[in-house]
Amino acid sequence: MEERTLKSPGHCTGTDHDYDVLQWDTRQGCEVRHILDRVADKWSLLTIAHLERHTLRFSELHRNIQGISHRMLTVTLRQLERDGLITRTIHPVIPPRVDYTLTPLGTTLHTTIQTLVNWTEHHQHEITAARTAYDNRQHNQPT
Amino acid sequence: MEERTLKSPGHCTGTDHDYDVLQWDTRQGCEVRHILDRVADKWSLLTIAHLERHTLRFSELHRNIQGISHRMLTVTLRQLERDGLITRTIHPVIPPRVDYTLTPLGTTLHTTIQTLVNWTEHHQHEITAARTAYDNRQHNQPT
DNA sequence: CGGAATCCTCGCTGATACTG
DNA sequence: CAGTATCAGCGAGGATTCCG
Repeated sequence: MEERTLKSPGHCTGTDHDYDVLQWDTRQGCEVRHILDRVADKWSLLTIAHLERHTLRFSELHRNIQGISHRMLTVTLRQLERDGLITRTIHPVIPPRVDYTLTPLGTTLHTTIQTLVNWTEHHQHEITAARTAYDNRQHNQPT
Repeated sequence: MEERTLKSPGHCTGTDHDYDVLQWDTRQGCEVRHILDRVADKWSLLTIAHLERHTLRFSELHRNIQGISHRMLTVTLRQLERDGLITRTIHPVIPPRVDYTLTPLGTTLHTTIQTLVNWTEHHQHEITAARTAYDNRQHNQPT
């Protein structure tokens, strides 16, 4: 049973929406963690991006999101589908055809993500600079 | 040399801020990926949250972010420091004392993250519902 | 073509022990 | 107290193969 793969590894019983990042060690805010994990996942993000305004079939996604393995595309699509972020439409034809679309929810997520992307775009140079500075500092005591 | 741990596993030469999530397989937008990785990391996020408006020393963070190992706290702090998100201040006293603070950049990141957290908070029920629905659907053809 | 199951690697992380 | 280094265990993810 691969079913387990989709499920969260732990607890997360809390249905309260009493978010407090400071207590992620408890089960509060646990949802946030998982959403974040989904969103921050390379393939999830890429998939959502590609489905933005498009309906694509498995093979098209596989072709477009180059670098993704057959397996990971399947897994990713499953996760996103389970979370209600994308819709999976099976066309009962003989060469099987399955279409994937972003749900309204998925679209809003994409929009939200954009905020983070914008932040990054806006500050990438600062970060790059910080890294360079840090690295140079470290390189002073090698060997 | 543990130094490698901090560095990115791959390329990321692009300094252009021409973000196109659709081509993360190239080096464009690669930065976004890394920021996202940092941000989505359980401990990074927790650390940033705890440093929000506070200056804390290593032991305090270790105490507060309960569940984090000595090692991971060190690693996390290093990464965040390298990216210029936190500041590390060493007090040359005999029982060593090191303080960590969020940099202005780190603060803005924290704010941005909040957007995502808000989205999650706002849609968690939809997601939970979607998951439940999905899971029930699957449970119908067991064995 | 879309997907599921199996195998196998390898990077992340925690535990532990040692410096300054 | 703060930090580094080493080792071991676990699990995510890639490749491959078979099914519908």
